[in-house]
Amino acid sequence: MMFFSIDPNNGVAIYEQIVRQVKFAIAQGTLLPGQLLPSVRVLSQKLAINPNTIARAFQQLQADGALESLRGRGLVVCADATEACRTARRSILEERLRAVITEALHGGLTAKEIRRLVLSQIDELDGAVPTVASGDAD
Amino acid sequence: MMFFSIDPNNGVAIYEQIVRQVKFAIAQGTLLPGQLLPSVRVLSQKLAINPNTIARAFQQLQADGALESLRGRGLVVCADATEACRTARRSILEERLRAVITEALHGGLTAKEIRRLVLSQIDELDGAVPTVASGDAD
Amino acid sequence: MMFFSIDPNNGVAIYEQIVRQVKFAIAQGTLLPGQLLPSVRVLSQKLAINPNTIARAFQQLQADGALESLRGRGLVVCADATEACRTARRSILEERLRAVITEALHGGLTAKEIRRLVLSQIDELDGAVPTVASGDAD
Amino acid sequence: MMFFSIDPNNGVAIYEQIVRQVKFAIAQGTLLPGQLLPSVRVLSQKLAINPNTIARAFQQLQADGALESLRGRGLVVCADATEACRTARRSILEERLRAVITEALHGGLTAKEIRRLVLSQIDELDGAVPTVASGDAD
DNA sequence: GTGGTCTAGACCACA
DNA sequence: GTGGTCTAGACCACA
Repeated sequence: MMFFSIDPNNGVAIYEQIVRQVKFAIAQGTLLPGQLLPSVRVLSQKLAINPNTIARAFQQLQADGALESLRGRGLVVCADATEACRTARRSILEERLRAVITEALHGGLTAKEIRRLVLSQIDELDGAVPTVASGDAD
Repeated sequence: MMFFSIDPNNGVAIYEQIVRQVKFAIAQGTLLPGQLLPSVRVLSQKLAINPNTIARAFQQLQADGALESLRGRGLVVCADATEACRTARRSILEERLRAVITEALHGGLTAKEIRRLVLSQIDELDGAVPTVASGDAD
Repeated sequence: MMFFSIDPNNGVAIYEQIVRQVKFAIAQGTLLPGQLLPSVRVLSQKLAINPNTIARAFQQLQADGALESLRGRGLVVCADATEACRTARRSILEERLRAVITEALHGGLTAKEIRRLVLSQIDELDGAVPTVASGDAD
Repeated sequence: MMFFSIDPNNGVAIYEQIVRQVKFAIAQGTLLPGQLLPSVRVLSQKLAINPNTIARAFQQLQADGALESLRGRGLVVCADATEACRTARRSILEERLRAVITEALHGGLTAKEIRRLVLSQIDELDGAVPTVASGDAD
């Protein structure tokens, strides 16, 4: 199973966090083309999040071409999703980074100060966060 | 005049964007203690944002001890706001950076890849963004 | 249900009256930690006050650490709010009493006269005012 | 000259504080019938308050029958004002006391607790506040 | 002119 | 259903 971590208070809407994390899981191969996703009900219970919210994320993922519905069976990763999600992942991260860095520069920090801040954050977080989620039970 | 750039669709509430940008301006000395802020009405017109939204940001800034009200005259930067806003700025940026980096690590990027991404973004953006707003239009 | 009495013309802002009365209710245990508050819409209708005004009071109460939001469900009393609200209640009342007594002394009344006035008012009002609101209508 | 103490943040409007304090001064004989009040300009400067606000208080005092205008000379205390202001003073104070005590009872304090609170406040404030203002220069 | 408060009504994410 | 945010427009005290 994939690895989800939802933070209800980080500004990003919950359904959007799910969308991104599914795309990221596809991008890194944790979810492979053709693979069946856990049902709305199961995921809802697992994440302690309302099923409507999960369903909305899944709709978005279908609209984005990452998932497709197999009638009666559920949602599977699209055949060509891996590459697309890699691209999506990169642009999502770039956009967010750009926003923070812009805000920092705009707020009077120098490039040097920002670099220092970022590098110390990366060091701090790397190792603390599992980089690949591998078969974490269901 | 101060430098504001509001994006109504970036997920952060407009009033919150204003709060942050005012704090950042105080942190970097663009707004000095005792200095009068542009009035709610003026700012409202300039940013094309409803006066109530501006007022809400200003109330928040008063609650946070960054601004104080001079009856009938307007709002001024508190005497001791500069240092507090520097601290606030740092923790706001750290928190946002932490979120993005965590998301990236979680999404399967290595610390090295993230580092590369960040450094290239900084290089790209630095120079393009004015670090101090000095008499920018109007 | 809690007991509210709002007077739109008593000088104190409506939202501030709500803030105080909620804190008082928490202080005296009419509202217990974890308990769900009546919704903005319900309270708005009950008190014949605009929902935004209620919402503003609730936001203030959250900022003050008395309430916290359960997404999509409503607002509940914080676990540690009771004691804090007791303290808040005392200082609110002390401040108001101080103001009246100062005004009275300033206006030429002696301490003795004020004492007499206060004691007779207390006697008069005590008994007329329910000290604990228990299931009052609706 | 009479003794004024204005607190811009005590909830009562400034002009209303002035109205009350003039009435109180008349009630206690600090201002006698026929006596000329300081001009708007003088008072404005003395209290560091905008002349409009003073003027508004004086209008109110005329409407209430406490002051009358002597064309070309200024405002004087009405002949029959002393007694009326005594009555007004008592009812103003009673009303404010009633409000605080009601709020306290409503908030779950017992009559006994309130009595204790009030008496300690009176003791604390009596002596600290000049009860009669006597010729405090111009 | 200034900010502070209130109403009325809309749209959004979430349960 | 829940709260959170935003717009539009009114009235008030004060300078």
